[in-house]
Order: sequence, then C-alpha cells, then structure tokens
Amino acid sequence: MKIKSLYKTIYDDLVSKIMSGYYKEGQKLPSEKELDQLYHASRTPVRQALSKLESDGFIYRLQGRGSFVSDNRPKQLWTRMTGFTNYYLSEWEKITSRTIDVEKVPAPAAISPLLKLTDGDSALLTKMTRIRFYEGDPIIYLQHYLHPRFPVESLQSNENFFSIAEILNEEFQVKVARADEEIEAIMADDYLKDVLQLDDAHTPLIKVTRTSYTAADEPLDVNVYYVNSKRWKFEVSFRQSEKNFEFF
Amino acid sequence: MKIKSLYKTIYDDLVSKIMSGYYKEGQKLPSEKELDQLYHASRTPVRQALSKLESDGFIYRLQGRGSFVSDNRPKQLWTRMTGFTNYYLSEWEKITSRTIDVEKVPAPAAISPLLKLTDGDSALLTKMTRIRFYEGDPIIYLQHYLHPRFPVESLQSNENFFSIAEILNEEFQVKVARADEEIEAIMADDYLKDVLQLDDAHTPLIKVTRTSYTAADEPLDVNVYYVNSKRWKFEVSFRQSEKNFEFF
DNA sequence: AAGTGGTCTAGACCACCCG
DNA sequence: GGGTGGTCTAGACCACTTC
Repeated sequence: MKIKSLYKTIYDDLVSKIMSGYYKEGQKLPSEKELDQLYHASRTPVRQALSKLESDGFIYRLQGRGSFVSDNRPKQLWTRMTGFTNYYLSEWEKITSRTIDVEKVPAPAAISPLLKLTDGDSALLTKMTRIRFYEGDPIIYLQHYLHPRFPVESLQSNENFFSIAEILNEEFQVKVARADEEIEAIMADDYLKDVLQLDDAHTPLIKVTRTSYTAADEPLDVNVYYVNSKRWKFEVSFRQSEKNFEFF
Repeated sequence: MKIKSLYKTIYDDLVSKIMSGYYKEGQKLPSEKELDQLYHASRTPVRQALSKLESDGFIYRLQGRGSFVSDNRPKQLWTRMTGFTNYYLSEWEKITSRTIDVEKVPAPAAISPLLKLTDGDSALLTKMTRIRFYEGDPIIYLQHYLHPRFPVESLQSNENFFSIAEILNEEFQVKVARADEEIEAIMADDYLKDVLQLDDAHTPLIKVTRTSYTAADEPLDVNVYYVNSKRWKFEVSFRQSEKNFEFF
C-alpha cells in the first residue's frame, strides 16, 4: 500500500472542498501560511497543491491578494482530457459504447507515421471499431489503432470496457501522459450517415485524429473519430500562466 | 528595468539550447544536480525551470533516469495557444490579415452570456470583422466581440495590428491568461462561400467560438471564427502528468 | 505597515532505475 | 550501490495589493 504524498493529499482535500461547495465560486481560499498550519505542512507541499489546482483550472492566484476559486472550474476532471464538454453535465452514465469489430490489420498509410512505424515493420496492429451513444442515439463513430507492441487478445473477450487507457494500464502497466489531436471538418459519407443515423443530405462532421503517448513520447495508439457536433459540443481549454500569447 | 527571475533565465537558456539543437531530440539533459552547478543556483529554481519545460512540452522527466528532450517538442511557442498547427512551418510571415469592418453593436444573444453581461446591460460592444489570408488566399473569417468595458476607439485608426491581445495589453495593461474554445462543424453558407472563396457546393467548415479571460476569470472578448480546414490543420495538445485519464 | 503570493537557499530523505 | 528525479523542511527576502 503506497502512501499518498502530502501535497497530493492537500490537493485532493481542496478539490473535494471546492466540488462540494465548502469553498464557493470566487471565494478566497485561506492564505498559504494558514494552509501550512491547517495541514501541518511547510510551504512547499502547500504550494505544489495550489499550483496543481491552478493548472487544473480549479483556482486562480493573484500576487498580493490570494487564491480564489475559479468561476469556470471543471465540472468533471475528465472534461479537458477527453475534449468533450460537460454539456450533458453529470449525465455521463447515459453514455454507452458498443464494440462493432475487432480485427488485426496492416497499418494504413495514414496511421504508420503517427505510430512511428518504419516501412519495413509489417507487424499487424489491432483495429477496433466502436460507436458511442447518448441515450441510445449514436453520436460518435470511432476507429482505434493500437500499436503492434500490444498484443491485445483480451479485447475480443472483454466487451464491456470503457476506455482503452484502462486496458493499457491494467494489462501492460502503461500510462497515457499526453495526447495530440488534429481536428477537421468533413462531409459525412454514406456509411457514416448510416451508422450515425443522419437525416440531412449534407451533414458536416468533426473528424478528430488523436495520438496518445507515454511520458517517454512513445506512441500508444491512434484514434480516429467522427462526431456529430450538432449533438455534442466539442470543447477545449487553454491556459497560459506566464507569457502573453499571440492571438487572432 | 525589471530583472528576470532566476528560474526564468534558466528556462529561457534551456529553451534556446533545445531549439538550436545544442540538446537534441531524445538526448538526456544534465541532471538537476549538474544544472545547479552550471547555473550557480539551488535546486528550486532549476526544478521550476524543468517543470515549465515539461508542461510546455519541451522535455519529459523520468524518475530514476533523467530529463530528456521531447521528440514532439513545440516548433513554435504560439502553436498550442492559437490552436493552429505549424503546418506551414516557419511561414507565419505569409499570414496576413485584413480588417473588414469595425462597429459598435448591442450584444447578440449568443455572446452576452459568454461575456457575463446581464440583461439590463445594454452597453454597446465593439465588433470587429477580419479575414486571415495565407499567401493571399482567405482561410479564416473572424468576428470579434470586445467586452464593453474596453472603449477601443483606436481600432478604427490602427489597421495594421496583429492580435487583439496585443492591443488589450498595451492600451489597458490587461493580460490574457486563459481561453476556452467550443468547436463545431458547419456547412458554409453563401456569404462564407463568397468570402472564403469556396468552390464546392457543399463545403464543411470548422466554427470555433473562443472566449478569453484574465487570470481573475473576467471575460475579455469572444471570437467566432470559421476555418477552411482543408487548408489549415487544427491541432490541440493535451498533457496530464499525474493521473491516468479516461479515454475513448 | 501588514498581508499575500513569488522566488530562492541549503539542506534532508524517499522512490525508482540501472549496472 | 550510486545516480536520478520526487517530496519535504525551515527558513529568507522580494513584489504586489490593500488599508
């Protein structure tokens, strides 16, 4: 049993106090000195916790004034990571998934470079096709390409999983540290119209190509998915504490 | 003349050494102890610098092994903030802008809540319409809605600026700390087809609604823009150092 | 002047990886 | 066992805001 670090304990406690409304939007948190005493800690772990709260969007800090609960704090921790908004706030459980197909395929030309596969590397990779539903309506069509170094045979048998990251973590002790997404607008073709049950003759979709990596920059999988953005709002949040960044 | 903090000096030096290739992709950086000596500093500022390098995507750190230059390090610092890829790497100067129109308008219903304007607040806000070109071809159509507390009269006269953030910073000493974007796929209407010079009868566009905020969560402006994603690739990067996040 | 967050020192011990 | 990054202590001084 690993003991949680002190700063993580402080972070978790503050998150729960913010989420529960003990500290309300816009409210000032205790000063760093007061938090030192509250948690019987020195300033370093307290500041580590506050720093993480800030980068996770729970609070903002103003020099000379204090730390305050953010008005736009994340409603769910997964929001920014999945890229999907909490539009259906706390209705996450209404989302279901269905695995359509699992097969071994040679890497498509568009996928190989993203997984850093060399031309000579002809290893088959696992391709998985899934659909996500909201209240029974199909909203996202997904294709997953797993890196060949993961011989995932268990996918066929294990139908009722939620995330690929979950499986990678449990079966291979691999953690996702980073993900890049490329976003395009495309027209739905006949097949997508069918699976996503689109009525209009010309429906635009968001196509996202997501590549996920370990902390050591090794690609884990490529995920191409098509979103009916009329049903789902796609949301992204940028933070830049320090420098004034260029804008439109 | 303000003196730059020590950790920022170390950060800037390491960035330039990575960008220049002095430290190459995948290469191990000097250990924290060695950096202490190199910069005649204690561990705190060195770790602050490394921490920022990591969150900015320049390096990754592995416990027990060292810090390494990332294979996917940012080619330009602005990339992740603007949301646009360096697809036309180092050709940023080929991007030009034209201001079509600047006017005072009542806040549209879709914009008011984003700027946190109350119903009673009937102040006019500055609306600016612009187009961005790449090598003379129009690729982005933008509408800017500035919060009423900025009475920007200088926009009319100052035609050749680059970013709104620049003006907010210089005229009002206001810094952008955060931006949220909502992304949709839409069909180009006749007007957009015209200004973006789209040939196809049915061209899908990416519509982005971006709201920018100060560090204190005050909305500064709303920016609605339409992108021809056939010409521009839209790119987003997510990082999560700590916890294993949920995935598709 | 008092209070706050931002930076920095000079140590210490722990957890993890590798030879 | 030696080297690395991760956590933590107990201080110090600085920059900024508020009164």
